[in-house]
Amino acid sequence: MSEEADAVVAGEPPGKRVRADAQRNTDALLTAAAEVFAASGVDAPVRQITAKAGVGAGTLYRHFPQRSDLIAAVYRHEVDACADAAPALAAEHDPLEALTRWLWRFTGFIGTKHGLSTALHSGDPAYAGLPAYFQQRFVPVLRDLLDAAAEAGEVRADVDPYDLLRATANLTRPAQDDQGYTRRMVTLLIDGLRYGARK
Amino acid sequence: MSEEADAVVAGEPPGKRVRADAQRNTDALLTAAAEVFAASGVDAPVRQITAKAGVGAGTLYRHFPQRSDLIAAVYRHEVDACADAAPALAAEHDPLEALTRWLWRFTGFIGTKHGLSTALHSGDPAYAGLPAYFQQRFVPVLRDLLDAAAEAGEVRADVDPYDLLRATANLTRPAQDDQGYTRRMVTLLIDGLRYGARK
DNA sequence: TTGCTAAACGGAACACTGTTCCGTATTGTC
DNA sequence: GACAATACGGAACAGTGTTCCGTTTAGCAA
Repeated sequence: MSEEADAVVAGEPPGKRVRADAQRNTDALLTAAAEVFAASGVDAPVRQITAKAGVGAGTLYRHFPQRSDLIAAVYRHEVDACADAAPALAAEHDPLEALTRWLWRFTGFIGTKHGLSTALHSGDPAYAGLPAYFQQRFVPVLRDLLDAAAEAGEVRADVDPYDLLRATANLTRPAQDDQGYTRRMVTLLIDGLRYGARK
Repeated sequence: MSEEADAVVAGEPPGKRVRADAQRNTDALLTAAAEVFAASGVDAPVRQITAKAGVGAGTLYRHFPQRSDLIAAVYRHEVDACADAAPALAAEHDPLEALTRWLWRFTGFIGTKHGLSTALHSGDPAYAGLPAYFQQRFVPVLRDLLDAAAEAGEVRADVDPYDLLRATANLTRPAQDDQGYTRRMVTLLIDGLRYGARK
């Protein structure tokens, strides 16, 4: 799900192959937009994005007719990247460490979302499915991490993944520019989880 | 406090009299901006405001060098208007009715604040004093209304005005375009206040 | 390999912003 | 009524988002 290019409308059954240059440019735009959004927020000038992607304005508008399409695509892309990081962490570290590291990773994701929450509430239909997507991708991932840690006796077993997700996101918002603070708070949260574990 | 024009920086002890035309234009701009902001949000085009005020762009920028100055001035103006409405209501109606009507009036104030809350969190120093001003003007007003209603035995006496203010504002936000909903909810809130009153 | 066509490209051009500047008009005073 | 000082308005500038179309390229077939 996280692989393959995000097509404009994300679904064209007729086997029309996507041209290689089109694919390349879509990717370049997504990457460039992600960087620019992180640095300057989602209201950053379009030309800044096209310049960084080495692409003309026309190209951007062909792939993403509305600005909101680009934003939504970038968001999906980053949700995927963050969610997909979990299995690797779970394989490399013991359950508690994997959980901790993934939550840190998640705070990084949230921290780059300047102005996105505002855009999300703008009523633009392009964003309609985004919160659901967010939940749909992250909740199972976090549930797995939590279950593994609980099974290892590292944390309590009665924590709802969605609650923890929201709590972490809220913890991060006021201090998106202070890594240290966020880490301390997330660590505290995890210490809270450990309280009452059987180990 | 609600009278007299909001000077640019709101305080020039040296008795430099303000020219009558300047005063007139400042007022016209404030009125026009309030209408435009209510209709199109605080990001509405400047020319729309100057046109409605029958004024040139230069005039706007002389009185309000930063856009945020205009927004802040409009906001103060409306806070004043809303707060000043209370004494009249208290004189015309019995305490409970006055309280109810003023809260409705207050929801009207909140409902027109499209995008203002976003602007407020932008970190612009021009907005720094606004939340405090909000509280400073509204809390005493609401406290008086509550006290009067409590003294008449219409509502409980243990409600914090600031809490009620926040609750009402939060109640209103999700349905700024549905008068009916907001009124029902505010009425419910007031019924809650009445519960346990001595009458 | 070469030729051909549909697809995609890029950037100039357009429309619409916020903001500045300055010649002109108005106000208040002597 | 004359004259500074002040304020006015709108043209001009700079920086956006978006469209358009002549040019280039990828992919395919001979």
